[in-house]
Amino acid sequence: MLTDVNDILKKNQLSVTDSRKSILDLFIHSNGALAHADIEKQTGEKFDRVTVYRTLQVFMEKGIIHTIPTSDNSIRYALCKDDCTGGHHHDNHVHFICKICGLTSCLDSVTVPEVRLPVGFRPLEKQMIVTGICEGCQ
Amino acid sequence: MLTDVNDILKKNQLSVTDSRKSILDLFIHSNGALAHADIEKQTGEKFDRVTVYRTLQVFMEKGIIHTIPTSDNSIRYALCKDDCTGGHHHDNHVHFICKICGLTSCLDSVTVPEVRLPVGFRPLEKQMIVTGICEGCQ
DNA sequence: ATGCTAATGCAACGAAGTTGCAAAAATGTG
DNA sequence: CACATTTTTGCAACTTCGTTGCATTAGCAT
Ligand SMILES: [Mn+2]
Ligand SMILES: [Mn+2]
Ligand SMILES: [Zn+2]
Ligand SMILES: [Zn+2]
Repeated sequence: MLTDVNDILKKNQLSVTDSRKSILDLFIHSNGALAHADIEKQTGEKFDRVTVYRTLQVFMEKGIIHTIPTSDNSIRYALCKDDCTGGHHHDNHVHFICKICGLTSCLDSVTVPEVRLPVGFRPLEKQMIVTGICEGCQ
Repeated sequence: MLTDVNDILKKNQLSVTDSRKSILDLFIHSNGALAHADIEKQTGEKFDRVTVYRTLQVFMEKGIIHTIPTSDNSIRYALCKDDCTGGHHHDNHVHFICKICGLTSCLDSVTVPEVRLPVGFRPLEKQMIVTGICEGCQ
């Protein structure tokens, strides 16, 4: 897995800019998923809000990051595995959100289980979010 | 299951007002889950935005409705089963979102399956959202 | 019917997200 | 490296969404 931000950006045919390098670096060295606000803060408000929005959008399109929906309507973003490419994400892992500290983790080792749906419903993608208490907050 | 709006409101110790009656009625006679905007439109903009927000909030607190998180950051609301009371919801069913028409359904007959989490993660609630194509859109 | 309590509507505000456009930075070619 | 071309950025303006305080109105119990 590539960990050098320059290589990742080039591999995805993106020009290498300060904002993209900083934000991607943030994802790589971050423990859990990041909300938009986290990114603004953790980059020291060095970049415009709009730039952060556009960077996240471009990373999404290239399959570099994926979103995690939360019940409080605040989307978190996390790195994809290597095999996610533009448009098609293959992250079928469970997500965990800690009720205490808010840490949002990709449980890469836990795959979303299959379910049988009633007739008439054709499933395409499935997502599972578990809330509870994380290791650090026990 | 109570279907008369007056009875439901009284059972939950809520005063019976026009907005609460209309909005609750909307939920009872609606096929899928409703977004905030749907409610504003479908009540003919008869009530103030703020009233809709407060009504949904109060219905949530009383366990009359529950939320369904979506990846596009737009919360949907749907009726709870009878045994959901203030603070404690028991809707552990799968939710289905149609990619074509957007219909969001509570699959009351499909329970969210169990998963084994890595050590350190203590689960409290779990949620599963399946996206795909609904009966009407096949 | 009357008084008390709770809910509503309005206005104002703040946060979040989008768009157009000019300035600045990145890329590739000689 | 210098240059022209393309892409990205930052700013300003704007829209949408959600929240709060307060005066008015409606619901409820006596
Ligand atoms: Mn993930
Ligand atoms: Mn439901
Ligand atoms: Zn925690
Ligand atoms: Zn459909």
